[in-house]
Amino acid sequence: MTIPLASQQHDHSRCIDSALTTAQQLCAESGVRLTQLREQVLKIVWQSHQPLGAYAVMDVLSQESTRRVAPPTVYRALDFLLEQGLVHRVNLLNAYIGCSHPDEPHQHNFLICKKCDIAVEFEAPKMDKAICDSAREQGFEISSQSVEVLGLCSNCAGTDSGHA
Amino acid sequence: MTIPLASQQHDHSRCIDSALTTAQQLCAESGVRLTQLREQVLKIVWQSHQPLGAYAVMDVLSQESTRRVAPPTVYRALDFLLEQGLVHRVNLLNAYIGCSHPDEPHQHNFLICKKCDIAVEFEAPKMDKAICDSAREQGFEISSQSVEVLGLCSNCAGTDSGHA
DNA sequence: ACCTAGCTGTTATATAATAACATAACGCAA
DNA sequence: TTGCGTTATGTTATTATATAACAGCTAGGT
Repeated sequence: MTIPLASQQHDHSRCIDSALTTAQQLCAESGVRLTQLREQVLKIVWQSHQPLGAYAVMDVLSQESTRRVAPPTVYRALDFLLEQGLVHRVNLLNAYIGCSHPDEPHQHNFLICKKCDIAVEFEAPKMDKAICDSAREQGFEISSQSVEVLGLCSNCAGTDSGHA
Repeated sequence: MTIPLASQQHDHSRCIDSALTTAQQLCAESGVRLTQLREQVLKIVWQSHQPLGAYAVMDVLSQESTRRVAPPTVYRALDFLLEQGLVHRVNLLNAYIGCSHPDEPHQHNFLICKKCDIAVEFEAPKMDKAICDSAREQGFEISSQSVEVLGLCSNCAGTDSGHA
């Protein structure tokens, strides 16, 4: 069994730093502008391994900026980050989370703990293949997929009170 | 290749009738009440193979009822139907769709066409197994899963204009 | 310096969902 | 059949999520 980093005690500032550095590189390569605002939003989203709602991002942004921030500001930044593959939108929660490996193409697959709210990206080639096969079988042409699994992470499953 | 019924020309009134009959049976077996309102909502959700938003359901309901219908009325009926497994909620769209086989236990797996909006449930045992394996590998205890694949159905993939 | 494209600000509103409380209907038992 | 408790529905208000439409700003190229 391999416990994901996100569920362990770890120096999270490294996660943030790494995410920002990678984002800067990728944006430079793609010739798109990672503006101050966008970087700030990315940093906020990365404050934890728990998906954050757009309005929560907005609140943090408001606090950091002293000036009032309106929804479109946040959504535009999030849309940009989504397009660049730097964040994911967790549909199950209407919330946003930093992408763990934006530098390599991959799917949208998450294990979401309903107790501690941590969401972990995972890879499963066999699963991807099974999805592709099923789709092809029906003549369906995939453009994106999203696997969201709700349950209890290894930390929370161990403890007795397995309720949200 | 097997094109799903939902994507073919078909007598849709049969889908509706069948869904209602099955729902009545299942509710009778479970000892829960499929009231007139709940049945009406189920019927509305089944009007097409496209997921329908709660407010769209509400609008139809309002028109059918002459009296004004408020959100909680719709959401309560939908919640009931969700609990009974008679409808699914498509997270990707915040929308609701009738369940194709509420009589047998199954996962939440959909192929969603971004052009014609039709959503088709699919089964893929290998996929389910791969998800279980991945979860177990990380010590994650699954309580529910949702696979939502966006793309083009066989009808729409054929046509040139593959955009929404 | 000017122009343009893209980014951000601002106001208003659409869409999705729930809280809290009031009323109605149903089903059982005395 | 009357009364009572449970469940379902009605009603009002509010919270959460997201977008439309337009105004103004700013960075970079010429």
